[in-house]
Amino acid sequence: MEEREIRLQKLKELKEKGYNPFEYRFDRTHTSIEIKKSFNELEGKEVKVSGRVISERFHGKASFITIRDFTGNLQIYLSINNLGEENYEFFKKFIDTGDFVGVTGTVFKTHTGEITVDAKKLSLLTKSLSPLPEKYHGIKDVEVRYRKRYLDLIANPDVINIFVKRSLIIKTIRDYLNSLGFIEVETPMLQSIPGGATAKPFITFHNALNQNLYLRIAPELYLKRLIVGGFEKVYEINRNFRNEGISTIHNPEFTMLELYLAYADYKEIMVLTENLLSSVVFSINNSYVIKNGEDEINFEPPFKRVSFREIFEEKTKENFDRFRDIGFALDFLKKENIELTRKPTFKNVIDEIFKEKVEKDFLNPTIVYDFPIEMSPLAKKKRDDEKWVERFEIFIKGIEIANAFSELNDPLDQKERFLSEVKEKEKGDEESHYFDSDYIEALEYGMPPTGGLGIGIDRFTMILTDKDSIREVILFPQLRSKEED
RNA sequence: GGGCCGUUAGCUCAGCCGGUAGAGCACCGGCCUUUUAAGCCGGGUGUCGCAGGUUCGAAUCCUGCACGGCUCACCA
Repeated sequence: MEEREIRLQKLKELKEKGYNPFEYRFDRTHTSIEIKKSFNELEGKEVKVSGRVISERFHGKASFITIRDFTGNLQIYLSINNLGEENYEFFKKFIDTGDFVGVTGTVFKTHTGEITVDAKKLSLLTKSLSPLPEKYHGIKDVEVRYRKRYLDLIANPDVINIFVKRSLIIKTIRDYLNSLGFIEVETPMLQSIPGGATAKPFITFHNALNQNLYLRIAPELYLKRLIVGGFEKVYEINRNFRNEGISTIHNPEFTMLELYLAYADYKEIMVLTENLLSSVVFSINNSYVIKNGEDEINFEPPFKRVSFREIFEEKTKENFDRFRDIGFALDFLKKENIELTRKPTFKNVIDEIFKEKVEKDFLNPTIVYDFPIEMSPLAKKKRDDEKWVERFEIFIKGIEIANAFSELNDPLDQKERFLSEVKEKEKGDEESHYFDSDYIEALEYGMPPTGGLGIGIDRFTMILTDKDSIREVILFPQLRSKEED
């Protein structure tokens, strides 16, 4: 007989005997960790604890079981003397690993020194019908781990810590920004024009409105509308959706922090960003230096700063302006064995070379500032050079973590940039920015000078939890659906 | 989308120069009142990812497909 059927049989018998295998509540007095931390005060006292039975060790007329609650494991001692014959037989007959139980008993320490609850009463709170994964090796099959994250969490307790840490990271960011007077807002996920980034959107349809809507690729244009409306410090931490490839650093839905600060330029945002990142790291990690694989990453501010042009020329050993000659640029690609699958435009070539020759080398947080205007349709031109914009990105361990700029607030300039993006789109560049006339209109009412910032929360969490795949820091990462039988 | 690798019991895995499936844990039965990957005795519970092909015979060889991982491409 299959294990599940055996348990179904027990379930039936329990019901016949008048027990409820799916109880309504249990009033526990302590969690596992509280029992252990307060052992000195609790020794000999009666407590009520509850949790999932994760292992059982039978010794005839006495047994040990280990239960687990969210705070950790706790050993329970069950002896026929203290539990009574009836309750002990009930335990032996009906309690399986995986079940949730409530225990009343006194706290003591075993011969081997383990803090344990000596049970006077044990009751079943929830019957588990499916057997637990193996207790020693856990679940290693990553497909099962992601599809059935609940099993991963049960079998691999360390996984809980990743997500507790993720929660703490986000909380710390919120606390930091709130303390500076930032207001958290929520802007539309469903947008009629997907803007604020260059990416392919998901398209959906609203029946009542009888129109297409797009899942947002960024909240940027809405947050800047709020700056027009009078907000001076706003942020949003929420999901973006991009209909693009999946990889160890890309999930179709991912979490982004975007913030906007009125009257600031990108230099001020630079300082804000390095203070934010480094103080989050310090408060989570108790040190600016974190271990990451074989490497150590040092978040102590100030971060290294290097201009796009400077690092580009250093790595390519060529004058940047020569790449404006597309012939030269393509020769360079050929010489360096870099494949370009996109259209051979200045923007794409530069982007490709940056990715191949520059980006991958950064380990410690590095600020790359002043980008070519062609790559940045929403950023303000440099005050002394129209070919460049006031924008910076922060790279950590070869991964882009942050992107920021002095926000373009000249509606006429913004209109021109949109128009040139539209031209690219008409030429077949699917990732070009959409034209958003309502946003232009908003800018025409006047947006004060503003600095903006985006931080990829998942990627930042990867760095802080020492994980190489974004799927390890997203509870339910996107996988292809499996045909159900 | 390309390349490489993987998919066998509930879990972790072995078996793969073709001969009809195995271990540990889990589970079931028995013994055991301080164990903790408890122990001792007994028990194998399976659509070998799916579909074809080759063969007397396929978990094993071949082809296709599905799902996953890594990687390249794409892309914040």
